[in-house]
Amino acid sequence: MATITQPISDRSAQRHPEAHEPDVDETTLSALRLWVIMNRAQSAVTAHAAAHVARHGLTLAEFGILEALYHRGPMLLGEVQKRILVSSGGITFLVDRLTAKGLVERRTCDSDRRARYAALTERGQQLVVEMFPTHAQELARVMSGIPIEDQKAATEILKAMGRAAAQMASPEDDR
Amino acid sequence: MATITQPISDRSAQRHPEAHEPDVDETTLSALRLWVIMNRAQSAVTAHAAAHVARHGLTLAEFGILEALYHRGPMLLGEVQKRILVSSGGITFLVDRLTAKGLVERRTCDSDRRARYAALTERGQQLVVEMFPTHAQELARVMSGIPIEDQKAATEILKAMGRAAAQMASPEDDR
DNA sequence: GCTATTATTCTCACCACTGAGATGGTGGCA
DNA sequence: TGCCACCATCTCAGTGGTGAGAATAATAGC
Repeated sequence: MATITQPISDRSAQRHPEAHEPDVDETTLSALRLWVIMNRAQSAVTAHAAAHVARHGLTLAEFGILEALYHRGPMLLGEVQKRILVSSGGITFLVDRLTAKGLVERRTCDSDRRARYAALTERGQQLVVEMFPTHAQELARVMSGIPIEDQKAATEILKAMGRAAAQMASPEDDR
Repeated sequence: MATITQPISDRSAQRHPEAHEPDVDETTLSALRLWVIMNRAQSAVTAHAAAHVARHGLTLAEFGILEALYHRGPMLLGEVQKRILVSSGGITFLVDRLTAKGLVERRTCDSDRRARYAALTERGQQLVVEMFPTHAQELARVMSGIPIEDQKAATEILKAMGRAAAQMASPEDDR
């Protein structure tokens, strides 16, 4: 059965003898809680977005590519890859699949013969035009309970968080 | 090659003739931006957490189970499933694998013979004791650039967001 | 020029996880 | 008591990717 993404709210559950209180300082606890809550929120919102694009026969990664190409124009595969956060193998695979669906085409790059552009076909463009407004509205609907100022505040905080996390090396890397 | 999760910062890129400005209202744009930024942040932070647990030969889902069992004591499989957000098949699969690794065991439930508890073995418990502090510290390190008040503010907003999204039906459901 | 290094995409073996349906157990009700 | 809707878990075929390495092209240093 599909995962029903629901918040856990049994603060009433009594403690089991084999349970252990987490023992960390205030700062660490804050990070830990934010991590858990962010995962839950992301998962719950993603479920809606994924259901929406699935009605059009797409995965979120596929739609992400279409949307990126629509809003930025043709891009090198490597650019698309960084933008939608998939692996190098993944971008080849996804563009292959979108090409098979007739939504995307590869174009050669004159200045670098290793590189390929991905670009929307006519049909791909039509599909984005059709899907994007409802996709965006669906997200707006899901977040409609959160005041705009809060959304913007969260966006700024998460932007800083993502940036910091992305450029931070893992502790092992500096040996 | 692995995905390098990095923020995109080419506001300097000039607009391609085939590009299209997104045309949505302020409210929708806010939701859209939060959605994108949240995904990026989640992905970047997750990469660190996943790398950490991978050094101990675990996936994040596996570690999530161990952690939940450690902090709450033995739980029914269904409870664990809801808590770590995997499918029904997934929880069986993950508990199988953790059992094969000798970290978790299944226990019968006296009051309901359909149900099974998952519980940590001695070794599982040792592993959580060993891993949890560094896992938590790693998250704290990754988020160390974000002031605690911001972390807490983001946590509250995202908690409301997750709750709202989780209990919200998809537009198709009410037919 | 020539070699070493780096960048871009592609190939392919692999994998963590999904989800529809099966299995077996429970409990309410006529 | 027997029926049946419901529930928890399990099975298994399928999927949406990952990531190491190959192939090829560009670039830097000499």
